Amino acid sequence: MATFRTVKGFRDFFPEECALRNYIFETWRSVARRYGFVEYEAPVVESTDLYRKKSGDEITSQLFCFLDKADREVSLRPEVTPSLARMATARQRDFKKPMKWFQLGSCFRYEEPQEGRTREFIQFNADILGDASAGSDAELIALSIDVMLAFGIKAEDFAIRLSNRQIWTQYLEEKKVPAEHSGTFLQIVDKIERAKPEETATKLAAIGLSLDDVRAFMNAADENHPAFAALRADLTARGLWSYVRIDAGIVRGLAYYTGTVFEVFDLKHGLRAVAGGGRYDKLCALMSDGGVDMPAAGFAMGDVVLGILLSKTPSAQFGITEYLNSQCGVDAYIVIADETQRAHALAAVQALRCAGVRLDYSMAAQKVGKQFQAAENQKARFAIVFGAEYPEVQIKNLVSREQTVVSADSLVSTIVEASKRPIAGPLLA
RNA sequence: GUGGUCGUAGCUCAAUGGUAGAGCCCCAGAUUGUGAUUCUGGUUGUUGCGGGUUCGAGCCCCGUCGAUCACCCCA
Repeated sequence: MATFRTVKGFRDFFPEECALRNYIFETWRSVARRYGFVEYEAPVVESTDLYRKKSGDEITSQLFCFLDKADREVSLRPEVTPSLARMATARQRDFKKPMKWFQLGSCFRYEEPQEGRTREFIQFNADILGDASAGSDAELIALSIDVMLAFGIKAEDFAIRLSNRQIWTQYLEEKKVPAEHSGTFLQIVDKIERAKPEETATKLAAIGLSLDDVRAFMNAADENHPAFAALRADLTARGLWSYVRIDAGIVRGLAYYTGTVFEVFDLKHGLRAVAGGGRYDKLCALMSDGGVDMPAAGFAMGDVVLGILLSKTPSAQFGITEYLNSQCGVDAYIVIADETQRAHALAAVQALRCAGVRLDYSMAAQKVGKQFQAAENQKARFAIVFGAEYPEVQIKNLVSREQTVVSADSLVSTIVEASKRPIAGPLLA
């Protein structure tokens, strides 16, 4: 029994899990770059005040916060958007607009772990700063859809839930509800499907609203609502509007978003949202004390729920398998059949690796059978046998089982050439 | 932070309050220059941890840690 375990809510990444993580990273990166986003990174530790400023004091209960050795209040980042706002406002003049930035890295929240929720998770963030148009909202939603498709998750497996905070802002204005109640109201709307109707009605009555009226308004907000017109036209032109479902109940957390809000969610397993985001036009001004008033929108996708969805989605397996196969194993394995030839074999190991061949060998003396088994285990395409016949060496194609003899001098060129040829044997059906 | 369920070998799981087991995995040999199969042998453990009840606890009780589910929250 191991003396030490991972800290609650944290994960080990054993090789197979690490490969899956890297597959997710590479997919996120490649799609973001396809969309013209550039990668940035922010510190994992920030001043606790950075998060208080954005979300208020009660948030510290969900924060991995501590005092450093100089008694500064610092926190592991629970999200990256405040850091992005800090960075972007500090040097926004250095960048042409719109800024299309993405980032991926760990975030930390001190919560009770359960399915789809750990204390450390990895997020992919994509944000567009300096563009207030619906076109950038559409660009972000399109990116989130294409990320899902790139993972092999298909139209029948996921959808975009879309809403717009301004719908509710207008509603509250019409109903003459004071602005200070908007946060409370949005939290009620967020829970309207889960909470007991009587309790919801009581809470709404406290700010002068009725449940029936709110419900009726919610149901009336469909894709023809003017708040979605420009976004709808854009995504329709891309052929992506069919992924979108209007849901006025999507409000996304606190008083952070100002316009479009959306979530990516799965259709078959009832998981937590895979991704979420929206427009937050006032955040940069808030974070810079009014110094930089820059419109912005973005979304974040976590690796945990995504990983669960990938494992439950058959069509996503092909990409994972293909990536894993391309990453693990070696091209060739050197078998040292005669230990007196080890020095010559090591020279060849070095030469082949320098030539770009992925290659392994047994570092300790082993029986030939074991070495061939190791070659097989590492998915090597060729075994190269160094034995008594040196300076001749045998090359065995482990797929076709053909065996040829070459001189040690021509070994590197032979292997490099042979590696370029398609793999013999049965093709995939 | 609150509550339910659960913690036995690296993994999947057995064992009436009475000597801790099986399969898989891993390692070695059969096989001294060729991948499979098979066979043989081997390590598997302070039964999560700490107390308590009992002649005796993997089993019962309390605490604690962890996992999981629900709540809270989900920026």
